[in-house]
Amino acid sequence: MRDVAARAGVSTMTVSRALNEPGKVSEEMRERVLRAVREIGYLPNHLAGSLSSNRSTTIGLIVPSIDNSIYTQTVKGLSEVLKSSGFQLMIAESGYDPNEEEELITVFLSHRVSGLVLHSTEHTPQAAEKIRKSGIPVVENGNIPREPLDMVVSFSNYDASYAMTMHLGRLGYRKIAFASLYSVHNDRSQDRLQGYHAALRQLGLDPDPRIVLETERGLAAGAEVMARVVQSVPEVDALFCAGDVLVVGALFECQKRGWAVPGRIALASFDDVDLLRHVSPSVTTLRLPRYDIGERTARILLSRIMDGAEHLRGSVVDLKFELIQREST
Amino acid sequence: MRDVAARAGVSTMTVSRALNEPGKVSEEMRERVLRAVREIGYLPNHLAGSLSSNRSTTIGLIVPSIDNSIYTQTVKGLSEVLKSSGFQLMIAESGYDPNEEEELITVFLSHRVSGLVLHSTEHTPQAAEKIRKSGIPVVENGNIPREPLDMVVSFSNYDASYAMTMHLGRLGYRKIAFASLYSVHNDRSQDRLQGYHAALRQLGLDPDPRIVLETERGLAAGAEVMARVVQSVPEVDALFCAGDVLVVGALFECQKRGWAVPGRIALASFDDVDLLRHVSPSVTTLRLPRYDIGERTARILLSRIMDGAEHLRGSVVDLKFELIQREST
DNA sequence: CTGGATTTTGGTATCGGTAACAATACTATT
DNA sequence: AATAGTATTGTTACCGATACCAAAATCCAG
Repeated sequence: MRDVAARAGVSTMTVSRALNEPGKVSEEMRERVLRAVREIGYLPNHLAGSLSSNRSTTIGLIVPSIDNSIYTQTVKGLSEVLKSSGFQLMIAESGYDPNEEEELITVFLSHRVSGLVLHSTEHTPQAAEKIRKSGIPVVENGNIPREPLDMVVSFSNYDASYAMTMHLGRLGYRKIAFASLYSVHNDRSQDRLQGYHAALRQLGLDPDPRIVLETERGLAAGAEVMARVVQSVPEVDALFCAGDVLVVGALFECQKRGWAVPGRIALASFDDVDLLRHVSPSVTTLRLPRYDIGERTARILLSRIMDGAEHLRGSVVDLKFELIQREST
Repeated sequence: MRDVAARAGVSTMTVSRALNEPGKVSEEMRERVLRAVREIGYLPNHLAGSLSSNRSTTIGLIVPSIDNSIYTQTVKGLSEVLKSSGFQLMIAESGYDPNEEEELITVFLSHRVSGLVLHSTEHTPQAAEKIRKSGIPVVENGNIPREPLDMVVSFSNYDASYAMTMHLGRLGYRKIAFASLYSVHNDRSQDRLQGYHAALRQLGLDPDPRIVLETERGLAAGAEVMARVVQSVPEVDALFCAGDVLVVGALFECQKRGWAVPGRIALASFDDVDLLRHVSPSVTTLRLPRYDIGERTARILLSRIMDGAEHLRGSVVDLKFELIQREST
C-alpha cells in the first residue's frame, strides 16, 4: 500500500479511502489511486485492515459433521448471502462433542470472526461464557433451544416430530414405531423424541419402549431397524424415521421382505430429500426450510454486524415446515 | 497480552514465547504466564499474530457448488487433517464460473491464506497469475489437469470413465449410452466424455451422438435421460451415468417402465454413494477416493507450508479408483 | 474579495502481536 | 576462578492497514 501511495503521489490514508470509502475522495484522486493499484498489482491485506479497524469480515460456522448432506443446503444459503456482502465463511466440525465445539469457538474467537453460527444448541457453560464475553452475535440454527445463547433461526424439531406423529395417528395408525439417530449430545434427536411422545399422549396411544429405537446414520441402519421392529413387535403398523435417510433403508428392507408399504406397515420420514419423492411408494415426509435457515441466518447476522441492529439480540425466528403426504402412509 | 505480561511481571515477548514456543521458556515463567492467561481470560489475536509473523493458519477452499454431496467427504478429509494441525478452512463456492473463482481467489489471497485448494482445474489466466505471484502452494483436486498450477491430488476422470466403459464392453454390451453433467466449464465432465470415447475406439465400437447426453443434476434428470435414450435408440443395451445420482433416477425409470436391468439395459454409475449398494438391482460403479483426496491434499499442503518442502512443488498424486461390479451390469 | 464553513488530504499513533538482536543469567570447561 | 558458551529474557522496530485529528484546499455568501 505504501508503494501504491508513492506511485500515485498521495498518502496511504488517501489510498485507503479511495478503496474503502470512494465517496470521501475526489474523482481525480480515486482514479489516480486505482490506476496505481492496477499497475502495481496491489492486493489489500485484510488481516491488517481487520486488526486496525477492529472489524472483520469472517463468520465462523460449526456443524456437528461436515459430511452430512442435510447441512449443505443451509451452508449454501449462508454462503450466498454472506458472499454478496463480502463476508467469508470459516467452517469446522465438532463431531457432536460440546467440548470440541468449545475448542472451535475459542479458535474462531481468536480469529476474530465477527459472528458465529452454531448448528448444535447444546454448549458447555464455558463456551457460552466466552461467547458472551466476546460480545459477537451468534445464531443457533439446528433447533429452537429452551435457552438460546442469542439469536435463533430454525424450525422446531419438537413441533415437526409432533406434527408427523399426529398425522400418522389421524390416518388411523395405532402402533407407531419411532427411529431416530442417537440422542446423546444431540438435542435435535431428543426433541424429536419428545414431540413423538407428546403426540402419542394426545392421540391416547400408549408409548411402547420396544418400538422406540436409536441408531446410527445410513441406509443399513434403517434396514436393520425396520427388521428389528417388525420382528419384535409384529402388531406395529407404522414407522416414523426421524433422521437422515433411515427411511430409505427401511423401505428397501420392506421391499426385500415383501412387506407392503403402507399395507403391512406405513413409513414416514423427517427430511424431504429428493429421493423420497422418486422411490416407490413415494414417502411421506416433512419439508424443512434448510436453505431458508441459512439465508435468514446470514441476513440477521449481517444486520447485527453491519447495522448494529441491537434490537435483534435474542430474537428467535421459527421457520415453518410443511408436511407432505405421499403414498407410503 | 499487555495485561497478561504485566500481571505475570514479564515482557510481552515472554508471553508470546510461553504460548507459542513453550520450549524456549523456563518452566517457572511458563507457569506464571499460563496462570496469568487463565486469570485474565486472555484470548490471543490471530490476526495480529499472522500479520506480524507473515504466516497464517487458514487454507482457502473453492468448490463449484457447496450443496453437492460428492465434495463432503473430501472436505471432511481436509478438515480433519487441518484441524489436527491447528489450521482453519475458509470455504467458498464458484458456481462453476472461472471468473467467480478468480474473484474468490483474490479475496482469499487478501485474507492471506497460506494455501489454496481448488476443485476445478479450469482457471482464468489472471487467476493463475495471481496465485503464482503470491507464491502460496495450491492443490487442485477435482481432476488431473494437463497443465497443473502447482500440486494435484486427484483421481483421473478420464481413466475412470475409460475403465468403466471398457468394463461394459468386455461384458458384451455393444450400444453403450453415456450421460454426464453439462461439460461447459467442467473439465471433469469433459474428461469423462473423452475417456468414454477412447474406450469405444479401443473396443471397436462406433460412437453415436444420439446416445451421448448432457443433463443437469438430480434424479429427475436421470429418469428423463433414461427414457429419452431408450426411445430414440431402442438398440441401446447399456447406459453409463457419469455423474451425480443420475443413475438412480434412471433405475427408477426402468422399474416404472418395466425395463429389466440388466436384461433390457445395463446401468453403470460413476461415484459409489451408499445408495447404489442398497437398491435392487445394486449398481455397478466406481469407488472414488473422495476422503483420501481431502486427507492427502491437506497433508501435502501442510508439508509445503510448515516444512517448506519445496521438492513437492508441482507434484501430482494420482489416487486410484476401484471398479465395483454389481448386479446392474 | 474576504472570512467562515465544508470538503479533501495528510501526519501520526495505534491495533496486538512477532522478528531480530541485545542483554543478562546460568553452565560447563579447563 | 575465569572465560567461553548456552539458555533465558528483554528492547525496539515493524507487519499493513485504519482512526483520529490537524492542515490545506475549495466553496460560497455577503
